[in-house]
Amino acid sequence: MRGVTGYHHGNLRAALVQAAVGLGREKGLDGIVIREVARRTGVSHNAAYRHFADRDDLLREVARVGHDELAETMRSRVRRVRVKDPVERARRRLREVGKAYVEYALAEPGLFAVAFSHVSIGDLSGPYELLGAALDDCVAAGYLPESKREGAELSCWAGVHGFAMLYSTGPMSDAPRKQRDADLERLLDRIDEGLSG
Amino acid sequence: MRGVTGYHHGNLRAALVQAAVGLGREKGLDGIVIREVARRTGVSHNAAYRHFADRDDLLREVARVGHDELAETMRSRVRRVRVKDPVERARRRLREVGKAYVEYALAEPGLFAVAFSHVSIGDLSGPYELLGAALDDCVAAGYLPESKREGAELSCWAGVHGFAMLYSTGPMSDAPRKQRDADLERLLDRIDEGLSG
DNA sequence: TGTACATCAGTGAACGCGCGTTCACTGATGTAC
DNA sequence: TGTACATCAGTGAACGCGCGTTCACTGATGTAC
Repeated sequence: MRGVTGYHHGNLRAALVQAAVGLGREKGLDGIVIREVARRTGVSHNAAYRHFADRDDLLREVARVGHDELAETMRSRVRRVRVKDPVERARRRLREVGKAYVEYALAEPGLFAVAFSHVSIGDLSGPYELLGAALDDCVAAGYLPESKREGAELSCWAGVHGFAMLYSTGPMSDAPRKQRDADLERLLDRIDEGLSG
Repeated sequence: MRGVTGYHHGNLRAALVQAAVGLGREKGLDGIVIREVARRTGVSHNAAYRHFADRDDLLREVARVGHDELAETMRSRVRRVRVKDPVERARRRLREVGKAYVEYALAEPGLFAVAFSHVSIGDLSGPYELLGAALDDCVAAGYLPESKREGAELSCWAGVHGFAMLYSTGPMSDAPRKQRDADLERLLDRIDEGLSG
């Protein structure tokens, strides 16, 4: 990486994405506007068009950062589970995948929203596959019956996604933290019970 | 209601809300802009300020329409369930509440989004109480144990809300209808199983 | 080693758009006398 | 019954804002000779 001053920036594309991500964190999807991104990068607003076809193109890059951060939050929580019993371990790991999802959505509501706008399932391969792997482990451990494995991603995903929406920007957003945590534990209990044979 | 032509409209407030609702259905939250609402009502754009303090004020009115339609969709589906056995009836009715929620969100994604923006739990009393009543019936019928009744609204709500978001505007929005229906049935199965003793 | 030149990353000005909101105003209505 | 007047629902023009995108341009860089 070259110097950051002078006529040629040296790494403008990356710098623009970084600024856009910052705006996303602070103001969400609508807050990511090319002109402000350029302003924060200290560059004229049309310089961005050397690196991105249009605003949507930049947005896609920001979304990717969101997907990566979400996946990393999941991995980090799953990694922490160290339980001997295979059944308990599989259940706990699945639970932590769910907690990570909600944790990230609540910690980064703006980026989370970007990560889920104009995005199809294929763009979410990281997080989706982590969830799939956790479910596979539940099957391998004998907790989740094969017959319920198909489409199990979606029931789990729907639950935590809905929870995240309701409590981050939605109608439950001013519930006290304590209640929110209790509600999440209950939701994860129900999901866990719904999966068992 | 007086004539709709001439200098004095006669029922402008209602007409503006109606136009705003129409815009909401077609273009969602961001599509509801005062100037277009006025245009569609055939009135100058500042006439709206005789009836609404500002855009947010109008939006609140549109949200109310969304809540009412959602509640009515639920009531209509619940009413149709006529089963003798109290346990089966309670379970089926809860299931229909969930289906109605998803049905409405998918049929009216724009209004649904408005209904859930800048809104707190208190504004959703209609739909929320219908869900609560369905859960109460499950307890009365002996299907849902008392010990799981507390906060049960939220696990159910999270599930169907998440499903609705993923499949209406979210990353699952181009899943074929058939798969979507199957996924919804599976989700409702898991919720049902999660509630049972 | 020196230099002409191609390349392309940046700039500055401008276009066209549409919004929310406010201002001073005018037209229609109904009512007190 | 007739009319002056208060009331308030509408109008039209304007302000200020900020955006995405395009245009013709200039500055820096590296490389072929």
